[in-house]
Amino acid sequence: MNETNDESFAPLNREGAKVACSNCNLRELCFPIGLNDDEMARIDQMVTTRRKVRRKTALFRNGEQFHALYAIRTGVFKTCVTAEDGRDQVTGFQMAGEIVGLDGIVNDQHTCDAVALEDSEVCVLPFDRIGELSREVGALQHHLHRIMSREIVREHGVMLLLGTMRAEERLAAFLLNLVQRLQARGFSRSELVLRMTRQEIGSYLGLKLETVSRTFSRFAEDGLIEVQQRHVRIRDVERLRALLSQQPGSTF
Amino acid sequence: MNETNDESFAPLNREGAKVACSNCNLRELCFPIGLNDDEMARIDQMVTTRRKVRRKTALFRNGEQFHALYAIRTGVFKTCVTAEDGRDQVTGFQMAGEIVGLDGIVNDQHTCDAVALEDSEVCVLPFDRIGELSREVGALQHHLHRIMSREIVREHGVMLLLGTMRAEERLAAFLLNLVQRLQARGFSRSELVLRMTRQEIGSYLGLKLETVSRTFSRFAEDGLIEVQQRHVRIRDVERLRALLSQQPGSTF
DNA sequence: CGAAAAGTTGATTGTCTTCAAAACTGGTGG
DNA sequence: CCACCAGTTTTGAAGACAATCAACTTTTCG
Repeated sequence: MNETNDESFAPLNREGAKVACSNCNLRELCFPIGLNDDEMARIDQMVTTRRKVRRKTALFRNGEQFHALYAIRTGVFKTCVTAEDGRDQVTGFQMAGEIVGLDGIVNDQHTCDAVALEDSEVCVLPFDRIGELSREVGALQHHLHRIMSREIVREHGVMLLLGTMRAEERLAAFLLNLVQRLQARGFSRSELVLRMTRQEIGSYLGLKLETVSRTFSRFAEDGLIEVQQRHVRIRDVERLRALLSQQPGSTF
Repeated sequence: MNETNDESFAPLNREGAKVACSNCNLRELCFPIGLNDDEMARIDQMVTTRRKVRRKTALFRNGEQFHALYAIRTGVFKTCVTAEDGRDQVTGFQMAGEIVGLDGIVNDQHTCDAVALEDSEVCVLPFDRIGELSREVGALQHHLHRIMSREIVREHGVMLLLGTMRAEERLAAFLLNLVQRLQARGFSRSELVLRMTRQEIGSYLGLKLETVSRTFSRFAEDGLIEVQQRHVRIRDVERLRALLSQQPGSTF
């Protein structure tokens, strides 16, 4: 997009623009609120570098050494795990203000790939610095714990989806989750542009791409949404929500 | 089992036996290794209470206030989440040395139920004490991060299972994971007693209980395992493992 | 512009679910 | 001790949903 000479392999930040969390409009998403000036300054000091990631390139890959978490500034990522036999599963789609890389902590090694779905930019949060700083700033410590806990809870939700829902319910849940997060970032609550393919949506939802496509078409026929490729407009949120609260076998 | 007057509502520890992590044979599982005496003593001080949980009763439930993590000393638990419409999903089975309660951190409120599958006992780890102590003991801080990260990675594996595997593969993965964890605790690597029902296994694996039962029977017919109710004996680990590395459509 | 990638749609197949009945288990009380 | 009951498990037959296979269209991008 607005990229000039971008070398996606040279991670470190250029661009004279100050890397400062204190000025960042995403700071409510990345960091705890109510920090004093001193604490904020120390966080600014921790986050010294940014990194641009081109569409379809990886921020990190399975097997790579872990040394930092990443806060997404702009763009969208997918994370996906791969089994020995090659099948893979998209474990999430992440957008501005969200943190990726938590999987790498346990063994100092990433266990999934994080791939940009559009040209993106992240803030690099060196993990040893986070450790040091959170020992001194209690609010940061707790915030880190909350971020990890939130990820665990999110994954519980995905497990519920994968374990109990039918195709229509899965796609409805997916769309509703997506617009909800977009709305929280100031975008429309009814219109969205999907940054991922049918295949990727299917992988996330445990469905084949044909099923995703068919389900989109059915939703459109039923007047729930309008679909034109990756542009989706939600026409009836209520009925979309209603799809979620229906048991498979319930007849009332 | 060896329970006398047990009131499962009165959580706090009785039993004169000292609650001391420094003596606990699970300490390699719960806590980082290589702590000095002083650090170990402080951890002992943090873990002052134990709690017995009777079979089929909850350690905590969705919606309850969060204030502690729990390290399982003896017994087995299941954790499960429930959707608004009532369906639920078992998100994991936990055994000695494993930690439950991480879901509660993000909103100071538990978001799932933890239910004992047999009479069990846990160590209560008050979360504010963990926070304080991990600010002073770096190894503890890192250990906590690793535990949370490990849970995230484990859930990635479950998502892969739910999203991509067929019934036989799911059950094979489940059994292999179970014996592996039991073996790490000194039990047989071929014989195990399931503490959960077919229904609960099915909920965890995204299958109906009939499918679980049928798949057990098929494994038995094929000579992979012997099944008698909840007693399972693994007769051919290799072929069981081989089930996992087969793509659905692969013909070689 | 042309090739490759992504998406749609139809027909058919396969796997798991649903519904149903029967057998087994473990605990309770007569 | 045995009968009984609820909960659990097994097994069969039929049905539903998503996967697969295939053809075709549309879009994207070098």
